[in-house]
Amino acid sequence: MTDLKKMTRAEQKARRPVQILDAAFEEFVERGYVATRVEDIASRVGVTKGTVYVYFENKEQLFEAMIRHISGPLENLLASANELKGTATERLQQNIDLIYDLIIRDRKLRELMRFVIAEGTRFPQIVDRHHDIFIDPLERQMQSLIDEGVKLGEFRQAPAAFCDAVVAPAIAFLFFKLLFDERRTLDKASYVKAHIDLVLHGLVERHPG
Amino acid sequence: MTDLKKMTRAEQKARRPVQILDAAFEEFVERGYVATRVEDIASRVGVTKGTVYVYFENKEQLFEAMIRHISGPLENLLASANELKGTATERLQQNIDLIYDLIIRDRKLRELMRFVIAEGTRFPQIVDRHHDIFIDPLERQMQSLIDEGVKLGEFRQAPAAFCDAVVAPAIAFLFFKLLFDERRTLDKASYVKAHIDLVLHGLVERHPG
Amino acid sequence: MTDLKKMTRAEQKARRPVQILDAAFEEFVERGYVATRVEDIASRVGVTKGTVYVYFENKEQLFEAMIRHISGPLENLLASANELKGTATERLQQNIDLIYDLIIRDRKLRELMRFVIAEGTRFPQIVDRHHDIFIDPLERQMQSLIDEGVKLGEFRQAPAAFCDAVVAPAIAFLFFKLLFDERRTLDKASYVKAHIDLVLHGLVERHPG
Amino acid sequence: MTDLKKMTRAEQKARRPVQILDAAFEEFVERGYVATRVEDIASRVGVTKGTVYVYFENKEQLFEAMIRHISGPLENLLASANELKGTATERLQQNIDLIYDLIIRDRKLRELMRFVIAEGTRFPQIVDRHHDIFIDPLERQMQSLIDEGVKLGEFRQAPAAFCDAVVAPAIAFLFFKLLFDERRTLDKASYVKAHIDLVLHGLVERHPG
DNA sequence: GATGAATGAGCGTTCATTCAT
DNA sequence: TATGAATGAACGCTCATTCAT
Repeated sequence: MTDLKKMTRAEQKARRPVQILDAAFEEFVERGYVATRVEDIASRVGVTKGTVYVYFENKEQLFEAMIRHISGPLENLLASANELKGTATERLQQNIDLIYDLIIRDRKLRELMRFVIAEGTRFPQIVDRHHDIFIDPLERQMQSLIDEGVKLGEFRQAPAAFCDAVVAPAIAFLFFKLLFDERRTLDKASYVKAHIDLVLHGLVERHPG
Repeated sequence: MTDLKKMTRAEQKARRPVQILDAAFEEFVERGYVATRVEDIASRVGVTKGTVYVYFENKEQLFEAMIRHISGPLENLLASANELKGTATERLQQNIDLIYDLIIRDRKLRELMRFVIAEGTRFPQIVDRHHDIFIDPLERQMQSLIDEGVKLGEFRQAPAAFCDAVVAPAIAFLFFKLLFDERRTLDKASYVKAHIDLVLHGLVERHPG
Repeated sequence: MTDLKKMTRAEQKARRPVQILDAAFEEFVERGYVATRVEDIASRVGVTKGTVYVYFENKEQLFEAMIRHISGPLENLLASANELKGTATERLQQNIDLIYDLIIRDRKLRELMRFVIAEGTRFPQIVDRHHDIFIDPLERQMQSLIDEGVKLGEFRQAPAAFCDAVVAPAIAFLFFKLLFDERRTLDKASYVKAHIDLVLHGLVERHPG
Repeated sequence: MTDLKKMTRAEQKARRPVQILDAAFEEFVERGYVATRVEDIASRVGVTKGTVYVYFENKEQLFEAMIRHISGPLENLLASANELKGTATERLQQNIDLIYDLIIRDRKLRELMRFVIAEGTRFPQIVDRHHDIFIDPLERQMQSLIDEGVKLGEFRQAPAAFCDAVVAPAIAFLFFKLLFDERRTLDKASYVKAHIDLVLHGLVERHPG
């Protein structure tokens, strides 16, 4: 029992940095880098100012650590997409679905985007990082899906940058959610449906023959 | 010559507020609301701190005035699109082209988006304002273009929210430009081409007959 | 008619300094020297800041001029007391009455006292001035009245500083009025009656024989 | 010795608020509320600006706390007067003596009066507070002394508000001390003597028989 | 490790004062 | 004489950071 308690206490301590990073995330999201007070982060964890400085050099490095903390788990974000089965069309649909799920489920992913835009000037690394771990994989994956579809004869030969256009509605959706989430409701289902429908069929009437 | 000087003097005075608003725009873009110093705005204009307070109550109202200043001209942004000629397809293409031109030409439009994301919590009005003067008109216009195309038999009947998906790549483009503009190059031409191609034809191979 | 108007206009201008001094009095009373803004004084007159500086070197000298302006008329404050008729006792009573009338009627006299207390450290001259034009004459006059009464056999021989004690209730009344006027009501009639009664008879029961 | 040091350290901390309040008193007395700089209060204690804000919300609340700090001890000011012995006349004399002692000894009491006059508009509470803890008790006590004297047949039946007049010279003395203390000398002994003499005997010659 | 008192640089804001018109 | 735009010194207040405990 003593062991258990010690363990727990030790664990508690081991968790401190993570607790602080989580608290930092919430505060930085709410107020932005400059307006966030180290003290508010601390009291969210239930410790005092000084404690934050035990674990982090300063506010700047705390912010950067927080960015790494929330963006680390994103690295394998799209892993599940590799296991999709079915025709290229089916996999494309499923993949788009997965992306929306991800966007809706993962608040950290969304807020990371806010940081990129709001603090990108102050912390240029996060701009690149975000591109490398999210935007780029997203497009690569979509591109390879398209390529497969073309190879399989399901998709027509698409022009360069086509995958950008294919992915774009999801990215726009992410921004809408970021922007208007708490002020307007977004109908995910019909948005996704429209997206997939557009991607698959375009707008022009097909004239048989 | 006396006239010129008098003009210049009087004009100088009349221009002060606008000068300050322009300077404020640049500083707020660069550093965000909180980190921007009123003094820096002033010295960008070539005056001292106190002068800013001759024209604006405080930093907050200066920011809000700046938002109004840059978003006012946006109100007729999409007016030119109403004069498009040709088939629905042609007009759709031209309209998309116009949107990209706008996005590329109008830095203030782009940076407004940054403010919406970065300062939306602090200044909730700008979130709604931006939706009302940009997002909403954009979608309405696209929707009516689509409706016409459907009526003319050029476009197929599209599901609800389709216009969101049609517009989305342009919005994503805006964000990319905002995010990566100075760090990566975006190939506008091929992006637009892909966008239009997607919208018109979708991705699925058309099987004749 | 032109003359009249010109006169009037000229008079207006001649009055400017006085207008400003009157306005200054009100503002300084309301907020004290430091917290009063020159601009508020100006707008009370209906002119702008700069105009005040046409007539007065700076805020400090404006304040001093204002003090002179309101305390000048006080110099003959007690003149009327010299014309009192009747027995010493009657004149003493009348004099005390006059003092209370003065205190109640002359707001400037009262507020001058506030300046002396509130700004005496900043403007030491007004302390002396106030003593010289108000406190001192008040006591001298009372002393000479007492002396006459003694000489006439109406008053008993009083100890030194007796006149201080005789005058004191009126001075205390002034302070009460200054302090509590707008928050409590002071019953002047009974206060004066008690004052005169005290001065004439004291408190000890007189045992005949 | 370790104890001493520990004590000193801990005590130092506990004393900070009081040190600051005492320093604030001196500064506010010297310059008035508006002209006093928080930094001057701080350096009087030997700390920096920021430290003051560790203990007090802002300048306004510091001032109010200072008023409470100096006026709290005044609440039992007149307690000792309740233990006076002797005839009513003797007790009246002793009480008057006590009041002057109080006025002369207690600088804070005197300066509180200055705050009431100088800052009463800005801080209306202190006007009432001062009335409640000083003026009112003073008069009540004097009134009950007079009532006893009357009952005992030592004093004659006095008109209403008589106690005001009886107390007034002491209050006027307080103001004189406040006003002229450092510029003129007040002869307390003869002032008190005259006061008591006036109160007991009045001015009118007593005609035997 | 944790605390929180203390620091001090920094910024928003005010306002007396000046001066060109 | 009157204006009011502009100045700049000053001050209230905040907060990241330090350090003795």
